[in-house]
Amino acid sequence: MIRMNKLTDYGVVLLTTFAHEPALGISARELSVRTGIPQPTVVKLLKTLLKAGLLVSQRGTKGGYALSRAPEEIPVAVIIEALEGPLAITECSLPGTCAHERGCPARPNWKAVNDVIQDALSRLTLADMTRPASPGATRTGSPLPAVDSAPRSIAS
Amino acid sequence: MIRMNKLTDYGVVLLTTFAHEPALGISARELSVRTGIPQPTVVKLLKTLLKAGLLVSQRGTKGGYALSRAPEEIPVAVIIEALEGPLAITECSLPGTCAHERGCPARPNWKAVNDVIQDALSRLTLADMTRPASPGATRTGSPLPAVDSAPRSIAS
DNA sequence: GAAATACAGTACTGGAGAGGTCCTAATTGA
DNA sequence: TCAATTAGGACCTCTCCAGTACTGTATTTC
Repeated sequence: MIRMNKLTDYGVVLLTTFAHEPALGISARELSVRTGIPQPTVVKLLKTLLKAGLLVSQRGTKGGYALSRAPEEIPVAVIIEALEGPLAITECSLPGTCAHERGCPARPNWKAVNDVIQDALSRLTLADMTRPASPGATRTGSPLPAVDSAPRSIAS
Repeated sequence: MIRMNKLTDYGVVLLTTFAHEPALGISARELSVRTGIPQPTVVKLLKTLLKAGLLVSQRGTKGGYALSRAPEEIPVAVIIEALEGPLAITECSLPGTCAHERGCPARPNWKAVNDVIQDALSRLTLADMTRPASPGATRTGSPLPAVDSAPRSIAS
């Protein structure tokens, strides 16, 4: 499957928790309680997200974490890249990593697929992820094409 | 990263080799020679693709494998699903696999992202993957958005 | 019919990396 | 000063991918 790490999934869950709670200063322990994710894992994820600039932190007794920007300003693509590195469906996107480059005619089209995914994830924001159920309402209109009809106008 | 297995990448390379050579009966050994992929791995992949119905096989001295359908009839989504299982960007697409379902508001939107990817991969066919460089020409018009600035001569 | 060739199926192994833990500073409020 | 919390590592463990090996079955050729 094209799957992402469980940690990335957890990371999104954490960020959506922040998005629901705009107040500054949620501690790692409280996040663990709310999400059910083990605290050491929460701590690890928060450090990663902090380093990526998605969170701000406050040390000390009343310390904690909070979003560095509004949820509307954080694309899902940025979140995933922060947690997993560059978005790529296959490794041969980077030159030299594929031993079969010589006879591989599939490469440019893999890149095309990558771009579609990148585009979809760039237009979906954390705010969209926190909305309960309707995938239609987003800030820029309709960032995700209606799936039932052919969304062949994914302008980039 | 959102990445797929190396074996899936290999599988696509094998299938594109078939697509270039419509003649029936390419042996595993010959495929190994042509693609540079180790023969045992080739054999393993061919068995998987055969079981998925993407290939037909012929035993015996002059035996070998061939595509069961025309390359235009094989969506990339089917290939990937054959090699890796159901297309899903995260595991919680299947109910019961996520321990945090209760407090996870991100789920419906993950599904939306999944659908976009699924859709993109469903409209790209094996025939499209075999085309040398221009991602514009496809059988149903323009299934993938023009990656106009993309094919900057990755040929090696 | 026998031998050679190639597919069919299963089981096994090594290694990389994800997932998770632990420990020791540094910082802040009471 | 003490407790609570983040900062930043090093480290461990276990899963699963990737590759290998072996035995059996089918088909062609001589």
